[in-house]
Amino acid sequence: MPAKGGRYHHGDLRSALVDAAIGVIAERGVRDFSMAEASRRLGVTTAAPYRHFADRDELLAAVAIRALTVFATMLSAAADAADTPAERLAGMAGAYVRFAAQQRPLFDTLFNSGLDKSRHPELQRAWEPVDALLSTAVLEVCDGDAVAAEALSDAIEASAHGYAMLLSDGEYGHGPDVVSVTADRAIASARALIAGRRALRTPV
Amino acid sequence: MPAKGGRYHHGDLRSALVDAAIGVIAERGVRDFSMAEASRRLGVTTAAPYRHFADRDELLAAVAIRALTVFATMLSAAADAADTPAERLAGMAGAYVRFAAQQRPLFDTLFNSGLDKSRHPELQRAWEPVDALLSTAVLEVCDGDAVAAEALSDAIEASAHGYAMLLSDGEYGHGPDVVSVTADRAIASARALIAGRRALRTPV
DNA sequence: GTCTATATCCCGATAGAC
DNA sequence: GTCTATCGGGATATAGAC
Repeated sequence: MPAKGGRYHHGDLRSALVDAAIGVIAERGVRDFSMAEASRRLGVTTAAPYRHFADRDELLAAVAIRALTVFATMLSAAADAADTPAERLAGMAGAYVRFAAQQRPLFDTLFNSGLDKSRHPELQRAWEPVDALLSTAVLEVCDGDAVAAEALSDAIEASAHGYAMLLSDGEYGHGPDVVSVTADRAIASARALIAGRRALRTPV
Repeated sequence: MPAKGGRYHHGDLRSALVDAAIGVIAERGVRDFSMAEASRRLGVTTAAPYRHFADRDELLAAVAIRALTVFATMLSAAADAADTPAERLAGMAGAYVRFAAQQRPLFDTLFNSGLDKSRHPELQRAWEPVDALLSTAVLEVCDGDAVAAEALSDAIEASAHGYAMLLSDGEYGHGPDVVSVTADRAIASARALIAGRRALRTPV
């Protein structure tokens, strides 16, 4: 990081821009993120970013890619902390919610930026580790039944995503323990979905 | 509705603006909605809307209020079509998803506009019918246990919301039957959540 | 690889005439 | 209640100098 009058000589402006973008998103939200503001924070011209990113969306995609490495790390840690397949899934649901709360700008970039995944192949590839974590965990629970696994995977993902979104939207308020309460509820819901599906024998 | 060169003389510009706004949102998304564009579509000046709405957010809030009447109608119809409390809840989960798919601009205005509910008391009041539908249905299932009811209510809402958001984001693709499949999955998840909670006796 | 400068565009909101 | 006109602000993106 350069001092006041400092310049970026090497390729580190690229990664500095990603950092700055995260800061801007944290303070103004993804939808109000702008290249110009990110540039201003680094003390470079609004033209500088265009040497490293074709346009605004490409910078956002770079932020999203960084977000996915953090997301995957949190999910993976939660999975490792449990010892049964079902508890691994439940733990990941909790981690999903905590990620949304603790890494709000990253979560928003992933899910509220309006980024078109299909237009950014690198971003699409960056999802693979996350997808893999979830699908292997769910396959264990379903004993290899791929059809049931997909439905259960979607169910737990949707539940965790819903809790995360509503929490992030302030629907549950902003108290000090809202995050852990919501994470616990996501965990409980994951358990209930697993148990409930067994009880109902509902493959869909 | 006026003819080409027509003017709005009465108070009907207000409701015409709401209609136009929905059109703009449908085509450009909530985040790219602008007063100016809505005005243009009606053939009025960009200054005209400010006689009826203090600012952009107030127009969006008016759209949100209209959205809630449609939302409540769909939820209510789904609830009436079922005959057990549990099935009423499941049906509402399905309606939640169908609302997101069939009324995309309205759904986006409610959940992706960045509108601050607490700043618009009328909007807050407009939520009450929807909240009432959900909470009475869930209380029936929980036999009056208010604590369990709140947790179950949040669980089903989060699940339906997650399905709706991910569907709306194109996460499930855009085939012709994606909507009904996703709605069915939301219904199945609601059933599983109810059954699973009973099996696990998880009040949280 | 960054800077200066600029072209272009769009938006929100207001003032005052009619 | 709408119009004309306009102020002020911010954004994306490009051209050319260094």
